[in-house]
Amino acid sequence: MITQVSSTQRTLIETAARLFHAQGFEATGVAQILREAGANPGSFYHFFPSKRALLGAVLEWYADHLRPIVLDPVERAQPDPLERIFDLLAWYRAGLVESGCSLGCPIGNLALEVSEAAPEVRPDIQRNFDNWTRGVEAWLDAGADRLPSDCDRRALALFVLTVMEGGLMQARAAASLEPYDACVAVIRDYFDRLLRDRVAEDDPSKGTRHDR
Amino acid sequence: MITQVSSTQRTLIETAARLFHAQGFEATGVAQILREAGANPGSFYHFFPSKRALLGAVLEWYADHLRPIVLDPVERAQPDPLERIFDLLAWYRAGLVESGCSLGCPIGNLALEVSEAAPEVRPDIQRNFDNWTRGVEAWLDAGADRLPSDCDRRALALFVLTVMEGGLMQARAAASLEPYDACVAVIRDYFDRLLRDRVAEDDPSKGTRHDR
DNA sequence: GCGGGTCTTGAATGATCACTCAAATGGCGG
DNA sequence: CCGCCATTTGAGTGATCATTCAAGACCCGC
Repeated sequence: MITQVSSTQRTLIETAARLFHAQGFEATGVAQILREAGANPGSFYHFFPSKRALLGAVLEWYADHLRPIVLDPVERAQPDPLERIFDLLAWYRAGLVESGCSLGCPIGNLALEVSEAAPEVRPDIQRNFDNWTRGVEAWLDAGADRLPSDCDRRALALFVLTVMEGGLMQARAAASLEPYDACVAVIRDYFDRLLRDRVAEDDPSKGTRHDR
Repeated sequence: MITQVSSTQRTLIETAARLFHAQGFEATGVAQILREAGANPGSFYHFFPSKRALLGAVLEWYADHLRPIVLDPVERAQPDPLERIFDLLAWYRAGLVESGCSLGCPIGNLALEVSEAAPEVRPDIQRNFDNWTRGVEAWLDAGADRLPSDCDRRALALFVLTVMEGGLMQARAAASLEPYDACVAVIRDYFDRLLRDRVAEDDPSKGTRHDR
């Protein structure tokens, strides 16, 4: 090697992130990570005390990159805060298309796999979900004047994440975009109804009933 | 042993189902299954050519038991077809409570874990989801006269499954029922709006606007 | 140009992995 | 009572698992 321009540690984290995403945590051996990262066991254990510690670093890496890689581009491309939600759903759809419906959300995959096997990283998973949810909730807050005034925006943000994760899961199981698209269409319909009811709320002559 | 009343094969499947659910497929060793099932490797490989074949049998077992264990009891307990959906969501919530938010849907867990690692069982996952979705869709059909007439009931059934799976995932990640409950509250609100709009559709004097 | 810390090398560790197989067992029809 | 076949037994297979460690390479201040 002439110059060591990129740190071995970073390469290990990014290689592991890719492999964990594609194969899962348990199914990925340390040897494979080392091979694909071009590192040796000694280097690995110089930086990380264990494979699980590497998983923690990977989850930290995701938490650090959610905003610059995902949220910021969506915000730059879409001025309408509520429409950003559907752009975000479209962003994950593109990942589904690119991988032939075989890759979902890396955090979601790990969330189900390691919640029992490696409970010490559960807080890292939670932090990733929290970042995501808070990003969406901020968009909902920015569009709050178009939503029903009694709308629970935190619950709605959790709901958007739920629909995305569940939709990705079903698309992978079906090896088809259809379930994902169907779910996005339904949540779009829900938002349409919310917006319509806010209009009626502001102008009662438009007349949607509110029973409670 | 005095009498061999239950078949070894069935015990292996049910033990594996339990362990796969709690720990995941990759994290569960054949040796552990054998230990907890009280069987020997020779017996195992007499019935199953491989660990993956056992996974296939487990998924078949789930497909066979969805109706008698889950759908039938809900249908017996709840006459209102639309309300059955929320009873079903409550049934999964009870599993979450019982396990301290650590166990989700066994099919969902496997769906994310094995879609890459064991693609040959993906159709079995899909069949489980299809059974579930068709059950819910049948309930929606039975309550179709209370839903908007242009309602896509298959998409809505997929959506219900999606919300459940995503809600379970988030509850496990947060180690709390709050995300699940929040998501159920939102989908309840959606159904309320659908029902209200059908009422307005049948009696236009109640006045919900329909823009398109 | 030398000492000292950071990082890399890669062979070696015991444990566990999924899996094999030959021999023993048990029940059942003839 | 025998022979047959499904099932069980459990020691043993090589491969791979995560991890260790002693030794060497590199870089930087002095």
